[in-house]
This record gives sequence, C-alpha cells and structure tokens, in this order.
Amino acid sequence: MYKSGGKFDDAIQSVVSRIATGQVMSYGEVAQAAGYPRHARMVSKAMRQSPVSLPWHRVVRSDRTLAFEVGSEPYQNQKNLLCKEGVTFCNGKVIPEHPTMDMDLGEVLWGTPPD
DNA sequence: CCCTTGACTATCT
DNA sequence: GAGATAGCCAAGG
Repeated sequence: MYKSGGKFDDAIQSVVSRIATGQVMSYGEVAQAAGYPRHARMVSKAMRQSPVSLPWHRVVRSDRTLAFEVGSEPYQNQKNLLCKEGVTFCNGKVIPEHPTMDMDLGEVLWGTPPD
C-alpha cells in the first residue's frame, strides 16, 4: 500500500523527479510547482524523508547556491553530482546547461564586470 | 498547547 | 555585498 495520506510529499516527489538533467530548481520553485507555495522548507524534509531516491541534488537555493555549508561533505557531494549532470559551478553558484546568455552571467563568471 | 528546529526566502541595514 | 531580522509552515518534544 502506498502512503497517499500526504499529498504534499507525493507532489514534491513528482516535481523533483521531473527536473531535467542539467537543470536545477529552487526550493520555493519546487514547492510552488507542487502546489504548495511558501513550503520551501517542507521540500527539504519531504525529499529527505522520501522513500524513493530523488534527484535532490538538482534542488538548490533561490540564489542558486547549495543549501549546505561550503566545503562540507554534503556540499561537495551535491556539487559532484551536479557536475556529473553537466552543471557548472562558479563563484559558489550553479549554472545549468541552459543559462541566460546575459551580461549578468558574465559578471557571475568573472566575479566582477570588466573595467 | 507552547516551544524549538529546519537542505528556505525576502527585506532592511 | 554581507549580516541581521522577520515571515513562513510543518513536524516533534
């Protein structure tokens, strides 16, 4: 029997499992996509308690930074997984395979805009 | 029922 | 831009 009591967890699993390879979503985006806005924090709990293996590493913060402490084991772990997915890391931020080819990205890549 | 915690986010200083 | 504060919601003690 499946646990249908929590539509919440189920919706989160569905959304996260739908994230394409090389693509990332923020907690708030996942929560809203699942139909539960403001539940960003619940997303983490849902993924962690999820009975199935979810691509949790494709879920990042709203700033596209990893949710763990920089240098920590889980941080390096997620970073490694994303790198395998084709995601690029720069300045502590993650860049999907389809970044916005704007100068904003250029600033991120260089850390600072050219003089 | 009250308080604390958490893989969050937005706003202000 | 970084640190502090507030808002947010659910689960557990």
